[in-house]
Amino acid sequence: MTEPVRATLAAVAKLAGVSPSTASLAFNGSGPVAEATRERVRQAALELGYDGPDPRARSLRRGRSGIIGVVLEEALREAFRDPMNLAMLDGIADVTGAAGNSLLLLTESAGPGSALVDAPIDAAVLFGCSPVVDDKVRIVQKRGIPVVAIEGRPLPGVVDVGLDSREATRALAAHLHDLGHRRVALVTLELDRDRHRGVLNPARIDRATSFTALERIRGAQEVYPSIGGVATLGSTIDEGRLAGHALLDPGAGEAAERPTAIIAQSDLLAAGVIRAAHELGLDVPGDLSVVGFDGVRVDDPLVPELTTMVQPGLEKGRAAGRALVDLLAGREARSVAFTSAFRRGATTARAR
Amino acid sequence: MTEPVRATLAAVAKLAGVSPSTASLAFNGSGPVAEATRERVRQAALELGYDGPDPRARSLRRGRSGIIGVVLEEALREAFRDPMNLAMLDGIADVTGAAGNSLLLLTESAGPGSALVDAPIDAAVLFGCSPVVDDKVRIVQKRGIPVVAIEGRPLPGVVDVGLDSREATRALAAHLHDLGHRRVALVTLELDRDRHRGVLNPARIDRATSFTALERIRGAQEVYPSIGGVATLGSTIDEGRLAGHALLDPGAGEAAERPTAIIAQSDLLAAGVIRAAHELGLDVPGDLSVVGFDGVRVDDPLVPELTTMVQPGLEKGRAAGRALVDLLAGREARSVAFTSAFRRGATTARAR
DNA sequence: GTGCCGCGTCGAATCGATTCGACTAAGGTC
DNA sequence: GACCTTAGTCGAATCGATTCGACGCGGCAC
Repeated sequence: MTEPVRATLAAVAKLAGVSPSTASLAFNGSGPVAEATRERVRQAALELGYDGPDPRARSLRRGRSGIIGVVLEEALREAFRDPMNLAMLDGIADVTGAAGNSLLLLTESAGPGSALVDAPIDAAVLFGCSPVVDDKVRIVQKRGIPVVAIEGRPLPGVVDVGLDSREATRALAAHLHDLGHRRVALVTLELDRDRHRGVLNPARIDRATSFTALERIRGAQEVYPSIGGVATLGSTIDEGRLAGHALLDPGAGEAAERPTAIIAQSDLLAAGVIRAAHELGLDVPGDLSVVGFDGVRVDDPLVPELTTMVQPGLEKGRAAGRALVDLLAGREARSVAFTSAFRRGATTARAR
Repeated sequence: MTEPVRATLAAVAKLAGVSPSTASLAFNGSGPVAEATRERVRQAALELGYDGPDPRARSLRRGRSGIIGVVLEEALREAFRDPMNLAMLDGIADVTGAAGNSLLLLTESAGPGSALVDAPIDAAVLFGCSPVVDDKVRIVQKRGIPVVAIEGRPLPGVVDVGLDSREATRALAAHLHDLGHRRVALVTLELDRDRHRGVLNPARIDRATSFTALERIRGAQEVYPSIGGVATLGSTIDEGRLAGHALLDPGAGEAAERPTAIIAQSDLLAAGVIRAAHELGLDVPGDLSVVGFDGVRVDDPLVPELTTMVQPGLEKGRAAGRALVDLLAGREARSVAFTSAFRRGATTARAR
């Protein structure tokens, strides 16, 4: 198993009797090369088993690696359990893949070491990142690497692909208010990286770092200024179910205290809440109205079509991808904001 | 916005009044450097806004990029919809991430162009890849890049992380046979990249390229040599549902023709089949027994606990990760085969 | 016949760091 | 005091390709 010394372009050139420069031209066809020469180089390459330039060397010289970093804050399993994230990732892959780029998965934590700062990436896209990665982002930017954020806190020099989270949540809250609901509770996405569930209170909200969760809280507060609720660890049906139980089954609580409507910050959470309601013998929307967010298909026959805000996940991803491609090509890219569409499902009804 | 020429190590060295070599040593601490010198270099770096070596140059020199390619054949959205794939990916990320590697997503199609052959990867892991990528894998291997396959067809020089798909399916089939089932049908994973659903027949099976699907078919054939069924487009509940309808509701078919048991090649498919059965008014397991494969939690209250073979997805991923890390360190790595465990759920019963 | 043009090829610089061997000076040993 | 070691630093080669400017040569125009 002795490695027979991997062939280099120089070796091919020598065998073909041309200079390395010519061989290079012959290979990537970017210059005027006589057909005979090209053929000779091809032959030599074949003979030496050379199939294409070393990507490392090429990327040093060209200053491009063809790789875009996808920066996530969670473990992959969590980030990709949410179909909305998958849709966005897919949108990004669509556009950037067509432009010849691949995606590098980077899960950033706090702390000093970091794959982000010394990964050979040409650009980066942040997936709902909180401030813990800000300094690393700054380092990356200083390298001249364009950065696009999806629903990030506005950051200087970062192109943002946004969503009307706040206004959309306000609309949902207004819908509930119109239906006569006055005791309404929130079930939020994770607020920060503490990984703590818990009751929502002003102090907790102050410490929150997740931009999207905060925006959606604020939207709800515009209609219900003193709204409370619980924070979850992320967008899953299970978390929603736990939250649902926490809100609907408060031990010896009187029924009069129970919320008549719940604003869940994602459809998966909403589905979990509805399941919890079922388990407690509550009818949705008879006893409890529930709204979600996202507009993903929840694969659960017990969950009727949700009243929710439908957001264009794939399109958001594509927009991020376009921004990345534009920036890489030296073109301008502007932040864009997508809007979600209200969809009235079968999970909200007039308050009793 | 004029780029002030990104700082290089050489510039830092000059400012600090040392040679580039010393500066390099001072940075990655791999040689004897006087504390004073180190500090001077640090200061200079700070002054110039230099934060770490260019990953491209470093990777050329070192011959390592710290990147492992994850080769998938499907669009991301499809590959990651299956929780089993996510679990494996997570296992890989666990182990390789701890060793300082990141994962590059590569979706390979047939055809000449390919991100795989000129991505700066140190190693690659194949996710259930069919022969269409074989030639590209060979090119990559020739570069001296180690390759690990998860449930791949045995390929020379490729370390395999396998599963007892065939034997496990045989066990499931035997279980059904023991229960007295004689009319049994298969619902398979996708057989190849044709993207065609369809009735399973010998010709179709002959053309199939998906190793795992084939193995599981063969396992079933050991008990039911002439078993038929339908092929799906992949492991989703929806595909299972379609397949279920195709098998259980064959137009004006007599009930006597209907299978009394179905072997689904994944739990998601099984869940879909069960849902189809419900829709047709069939009781599971009363009228129909269904077995799955994988042992993932299906989040559907209508689907009881499945009779299935539980396979260790996360562990398989970790094993693949370990193999990659070992190979990168120049150590040996041997193929491993995992076994799945029979779990009797509530979806199989004695044939009427 | 001279001059100009352009195709095809080549040399050499460059991308930015790492690393090995060599060299210097200081400290320690007998 | 001669000799040896070792810490600290430096020069130069190297990784493998890309690219720019130059150059030779043949053809064409005048």
